[in-house]
Amino acid sequence: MSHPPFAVTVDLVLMTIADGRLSVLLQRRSEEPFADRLALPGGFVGIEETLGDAARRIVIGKAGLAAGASAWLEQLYTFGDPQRDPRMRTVSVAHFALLPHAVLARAVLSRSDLALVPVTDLGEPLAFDHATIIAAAHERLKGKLDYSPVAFALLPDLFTLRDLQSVHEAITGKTLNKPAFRRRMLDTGWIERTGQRESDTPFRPAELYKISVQVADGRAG
Amino acid sequence: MSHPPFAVTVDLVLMTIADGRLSVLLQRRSEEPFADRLALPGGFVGIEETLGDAARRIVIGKAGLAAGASAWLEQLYTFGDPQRDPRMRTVSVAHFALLPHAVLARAVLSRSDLALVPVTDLGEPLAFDHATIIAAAHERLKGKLDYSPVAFALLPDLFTLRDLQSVHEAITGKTLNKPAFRRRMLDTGWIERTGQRESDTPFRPAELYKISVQVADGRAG
DNA sequence: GCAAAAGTGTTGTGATTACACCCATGT
DNA sequence: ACATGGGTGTAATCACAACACTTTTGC
Repeated sequence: MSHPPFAVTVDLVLMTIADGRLSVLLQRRSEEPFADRLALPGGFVGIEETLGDAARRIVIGKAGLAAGASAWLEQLYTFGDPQRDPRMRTVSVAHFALLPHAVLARAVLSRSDLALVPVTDLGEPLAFDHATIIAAAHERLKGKLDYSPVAFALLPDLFTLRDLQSVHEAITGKTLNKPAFRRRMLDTGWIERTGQRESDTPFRPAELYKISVQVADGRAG
Repeated sequence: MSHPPFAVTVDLVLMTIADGRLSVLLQRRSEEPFADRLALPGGFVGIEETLGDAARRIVIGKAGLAAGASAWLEQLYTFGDPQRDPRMRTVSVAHFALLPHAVLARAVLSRSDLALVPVTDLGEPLAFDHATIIAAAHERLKGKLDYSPVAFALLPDLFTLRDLQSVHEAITGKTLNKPAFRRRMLDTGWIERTGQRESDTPFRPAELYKISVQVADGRAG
């Protein structure tokens, strides 16, 4: 058993905010094992490919994301239980990715095997250990929310402070105090005023903000 | 390239406090590649073995730890760059483990190829990408220190508050205020008084504390 | 009694929250 | 003018740290 052969895959927890809830992109399987079950998008790692490149390839393929477009992408955890795939010994390096709703909504509309499902209410059993992976991704996201500019990956380039607060509330499941949240965000230095305002509101339009340059530069490409 | 074969290994960042510094157990390699370089202990994952079991096997083998003894063991990150091992395509699931100094000191004395080296001053280039892995382990440990009872794994069953403070200072590299640290620790509920006191001190002996049961139960076996 | 370190009480400061209020816009 | 949500000021609370002090032990 000096070095037994393994298959190495990446699985992706592609998340966004849909209808005010943190949701994950799932794909209905057409083949055994777990035919007809929902599963995370994923694939085998190429023999000359880094783990991160494999993950980016899946994001681009499934989300229809342009190759240069930015998203938050981060390695999550590696799942390697001998029983997790009945076909062969597979080690899956799970990643999580965050995208604005518009990008994933387009992908779901264009392909009938894709669905956006709230992470706290998956609705049915998933294939493999994918429910466990999603729970781990949600935990990690909650943990990073306060000390990392991770939430902005779920918003378009321009957003209001109310939008940002809704994202935080969707991820944590807690309602937040408006003035406190506003000041906390402004104090981080992560966002900048643009002077622009939203339009088509039946009431006073909120100011639009954008991510500060130094924060945007730190995001995964 | 449907599912190319990979070798899957675990590498272990086995850490302890030695001479007041956070240190890592390294092994001098006798074979190519990187012959004569220091490297992390590690090994191939068995075909019927979980990743955690493989990591525990390495800890027991290298640290001479009794199979039932407790240690902190946690998956860290997976390194899979195609160039990281010149022999073959290898994916390494890095783990970090924490042990009391007495355990690792015994291992180092019994085997001439092992060494305990301060993590912030490795002293020489390491094999593979192991210096990167150690840096990641140190970062993770620093990040968990305040919200997780991780530091107790580096101490014997009974310890003084001064011992605990020294551990925190060794990990973070910062000196801490004694009364503030003491109260912060007592407020966490992680530790309990024992009523016992240290002996053989040339001055007033400090009280010995132990980990609360519910915290100890949560530790990895 | 002295030295050395253990352990505690008190105060001050900064961060965060809660609440109340004012402001700007569309109808 | 009014309804609606955007945005701001003020006060209270909490966590944490700094400092000074008292206590206990060995010599």
